[in-house]
Amino acid sequence: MKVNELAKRGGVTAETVRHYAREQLLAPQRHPDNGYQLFSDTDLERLRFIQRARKLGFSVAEIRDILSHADQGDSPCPLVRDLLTSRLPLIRARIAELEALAERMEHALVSWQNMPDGTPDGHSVCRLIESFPAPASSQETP
Amino acid sequence: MKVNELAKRGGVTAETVRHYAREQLLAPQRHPDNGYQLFSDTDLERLRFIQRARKLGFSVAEIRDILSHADQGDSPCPLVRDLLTSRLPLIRARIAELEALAERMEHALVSWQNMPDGTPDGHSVCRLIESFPAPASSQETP
DNA sequence: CTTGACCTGTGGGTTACCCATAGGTTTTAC
DNA sequence: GTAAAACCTATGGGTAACCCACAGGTCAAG
Repeated sequence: MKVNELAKRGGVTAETVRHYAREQLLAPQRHPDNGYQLFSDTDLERLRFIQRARKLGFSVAEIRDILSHADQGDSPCPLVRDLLTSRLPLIRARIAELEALAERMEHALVSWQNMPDGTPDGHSVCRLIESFPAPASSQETP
Repeated sequence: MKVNELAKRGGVTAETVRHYAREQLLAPQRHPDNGYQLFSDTDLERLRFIQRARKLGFSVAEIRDILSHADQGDSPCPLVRDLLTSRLPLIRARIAELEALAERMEHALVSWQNMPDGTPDGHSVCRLIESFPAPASSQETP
């Protein structure tokens, strides 16, 4: 089957299929005449495997590693366990970070309800934002 | 002051300062002889403003808008309120997404505790991952 | 006067794709 | 039989907010 058919059967876009092929997660054969990528049913299974792994938070690079282990006959399962175990605390930390952000945002909105907007005057850009504590030294990601 | 001094006083890296200057959030003067960027105390205040805004989840592009409003004498406060109000539900959604991911990961690890690793055999890459529900696809094999 | 610390701009990398383009191929319709 | 529609290809650029390497200019101190 060609790119579009695999994409439809796998429930992804054709671009995603091409992306996985570029990234070596799929290794389709090539039609000798026109160079089209030809996928097998095994590739479809592989694509569904990739979908499951993505849903468990594995990156494309990690899935490439997992698949190449398997392709060489080695069980990727220990790798899979390790990756998940080490990633979970990072996810938890990210959640905590975002919850702190949401709280800052809510606190801001509440405490701004009684504040006038004010016009910038060279000393103040926006009293709303300026009324908030300055970060000490660290960064944040939204 | 030059890049490094502003960066130290603001608690960010020199690269971040240069980034903000490239992105028009800071508009330093230039030393006529050597082209070095020269920052004033106002730029330091501006940098601290940026830090606060980043901590509230505003993007660099949004902060550029906020600052340019203020630079033109318009109050950016309504914009600021709107941005925060519309972003908050997205953050909440992201948190829910990550919590669902964390739950999938934890569930996976728990249910894998009694599963053997298994060797890949052409039909199975990794039974661990394969034991998980596939994401919805447009069509299953009939 | 030579280190070493600092400055400059440019260009590439990060993630997992999406999109535009230009051009070749296959399928469908008339 | 052919023309249009639909699909294929590779390439390169975009996303967010920086980080890093590099080559080369500038400057304070020993």
